[in-house]
Amino acid sequence: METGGTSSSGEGFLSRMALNDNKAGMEGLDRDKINKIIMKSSKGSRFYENEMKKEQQVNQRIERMMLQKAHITEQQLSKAQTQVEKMTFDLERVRDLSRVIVHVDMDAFYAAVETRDCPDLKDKPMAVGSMSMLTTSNYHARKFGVRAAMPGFIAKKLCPNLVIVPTDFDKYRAVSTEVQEIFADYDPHFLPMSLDEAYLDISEHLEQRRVWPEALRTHRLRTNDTGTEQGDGLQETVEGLSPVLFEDSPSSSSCPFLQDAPGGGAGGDVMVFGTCAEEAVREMRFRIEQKTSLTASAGIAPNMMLAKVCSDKNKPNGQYRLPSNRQAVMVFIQDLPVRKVSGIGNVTEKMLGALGITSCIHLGQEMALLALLFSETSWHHFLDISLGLGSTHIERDGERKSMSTERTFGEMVALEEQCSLCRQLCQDLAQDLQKEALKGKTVTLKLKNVNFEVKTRAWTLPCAVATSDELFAVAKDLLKTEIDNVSPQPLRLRLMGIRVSSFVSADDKKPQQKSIVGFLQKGRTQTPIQKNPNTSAETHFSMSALTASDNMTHAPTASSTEAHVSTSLCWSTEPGTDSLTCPVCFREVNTTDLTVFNRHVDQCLSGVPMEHNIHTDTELERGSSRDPLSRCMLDSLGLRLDSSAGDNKGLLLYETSTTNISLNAVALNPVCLNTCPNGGVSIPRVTDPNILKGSSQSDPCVRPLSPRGPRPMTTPKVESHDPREPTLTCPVCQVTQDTDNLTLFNRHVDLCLNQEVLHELEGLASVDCTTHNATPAAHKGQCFRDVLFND
DNA sequence: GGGGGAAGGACCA
DNA sequence: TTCCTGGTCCTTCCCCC
Repeated sequence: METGGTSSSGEGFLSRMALNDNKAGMEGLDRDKINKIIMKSSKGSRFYENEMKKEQQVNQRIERMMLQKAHITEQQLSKAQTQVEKMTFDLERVRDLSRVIVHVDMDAFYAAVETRDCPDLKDKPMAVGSMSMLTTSNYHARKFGVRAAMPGFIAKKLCPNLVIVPTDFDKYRAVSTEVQEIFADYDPHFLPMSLDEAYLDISEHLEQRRVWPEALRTHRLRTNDTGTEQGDGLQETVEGLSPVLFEDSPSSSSCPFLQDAPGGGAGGDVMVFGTCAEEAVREMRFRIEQKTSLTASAGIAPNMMLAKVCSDKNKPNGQYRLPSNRQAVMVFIQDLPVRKVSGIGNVTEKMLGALGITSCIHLGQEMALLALLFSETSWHHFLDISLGLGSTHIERDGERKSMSTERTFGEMVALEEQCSLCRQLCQDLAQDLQKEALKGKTVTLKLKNVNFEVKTRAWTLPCAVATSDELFAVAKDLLKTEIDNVSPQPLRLRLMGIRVSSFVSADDKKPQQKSIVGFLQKGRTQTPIQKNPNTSAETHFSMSALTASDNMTHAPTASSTEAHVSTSLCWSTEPGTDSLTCPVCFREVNTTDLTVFNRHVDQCLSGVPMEHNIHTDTELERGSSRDPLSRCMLDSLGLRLDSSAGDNKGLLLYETSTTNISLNAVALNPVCLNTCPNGGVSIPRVTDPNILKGSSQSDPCVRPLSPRGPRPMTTPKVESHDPREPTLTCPVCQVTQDTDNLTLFNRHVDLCLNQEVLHELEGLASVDCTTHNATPAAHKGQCFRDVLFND
């Protein structure tokens, strides 16, 4: 490929941005002309600058590799050669040529569907996508250098008459389903790679097909308009079926099936196909065309790697069979450019190119060198390619590894917007996870800034999560950390994404769901809450547990730690009890069935709305809801007790030491723990142990909830006032207070601000920083961060 | 030193 | 004026056991 090399022209030409004509229908283009237009359109853009940076990184990688190569001794090389030979021998011994693997690829799929549905597009250069990005182009457009993965605005410069049609995935999915129904007739275990591509192992089908009567291999033609059989002018009718995407299809300009179908295929209104692999595949493609009016190309080979290459050989609307014998495979591989092999992309091609390796035969020749320069995984892959080996076993339904959603947008700077987008993405992802009943332990935030630099930040929880709130609890912290990192500059984003991975399997789910006691108590035996009042008194909400996960080796932010609590909670039980007490509402649930009980706990947790007022009836009832201590603490935090509420709507978490009791965290919504505004309150220890109800007073593992320490006071204090003025006006609520006592007044401001904080936590609305001295915008941002993330 | 997590990147359709 | 999305796998680095 000419794209190899670094800066090939005096204009600072970027090879990675040059036309990639490694696609059917793009042979013999005026690359120089096309590349000039691409460069002119791109140069100077942020995208271009970033590509340049990436290109430099690749070049540095190549330089390091070449340096490494220069130090390789003859002895090392010969040792590696021995290793390669042994490996080759082993691989040859188990080479499997028995399977017949087919790779089917629909031709210019999205474009073909659109052309079929809008015949006006037939003779026009068209592409599917948007001005930002094209997903595919038809063959007329490819002649101008327009291809998939090219931004529409550049495509328009290459081909001003290009028609860009927006994508309609529902439509493509429907067509894909039709096609896949046909695949299933040849291999019920076929492997779809995308909407337009699949691998099939037709070995079994061919076995059966050998003895099939002709009737089973006979297919009727249908007319284009009515879908009924037609009896005259077979050629004419079929010609009318295909969308005209290809002027010079390798197979035929009209219908390949009529020309060379054995058995006198064109016998009127039916087509008869033979029993061999080529015939079976031809039949499959014929049926696809009859059913969808779209064409497909196919490759037939002894393994998946070769089948994939073969399907590209006679594209579009063609097929190619590679005979199942070693010699044929080796001849085929010899001149195959490495870039044609799936898995070798732009970077690998360039690195190999630097070593003088451009085709697969070179791979084999330089294998000892490659074994010394590349990782084991890489050179084993190269060795496979050089021997024409690939997977002969089509594995379907492999376990999904991750699920994600991401969105690209125009520059986004506002924290409010970023936060609300983050929440939206979490909601979307939670829905997707729910559809597949998946829960994962790792949540990853992906950010791309306006300079196209991509960052990913991941956090792994001890238990799997799936709900929107759980995801958001983690994601917002990761986002917060990134915002802090660039502060006081804003994060200028163009993409945000959320991914969940490390899924727990069905078997893993049970042990994952530790009892709340087991979860909250580090290193202790799980203790179920039972009906027995003596044992129920053992309930612990140990602060230590909030940071106690053994798995937590890193703790980037306080709230990441809090997110540990956002995992699904469940309870354990012991034989012999007939009811269990819910750790959230503290009501007895008349069941010993853990599934039923845990559903109750889940509902208790998930049904809790974010509220200003903490309804603490049960929690404090059990501990000290009527107790002056808790009232005092809550008052100090500006939280109101609402004892009229029947349900427990909040969770207070105490931290204790030998001298103090601190209320550090409040879970307005228990899946979203928050450190208390202003860092919580701390008071001297009281002697009544009931207040803390079994909290881990002597637990040596007690640690502050937040590794960053308590939240600093952000309340604006009024330092002085005009003594002639008997009143003061609160800077938060703007209400005049009937006092001139500064202590009392500041207490009011505290309370007021805490209400504001809670309000912000709920509604993500902006804060009116009327009390700050700096510019409103700057303080709004700062205040908003404080509010959102309890900084 | 091995295992596992985090971060980044290559590659694919 | 404008360069996607969703997924897998691999590599490198780092920490912990």
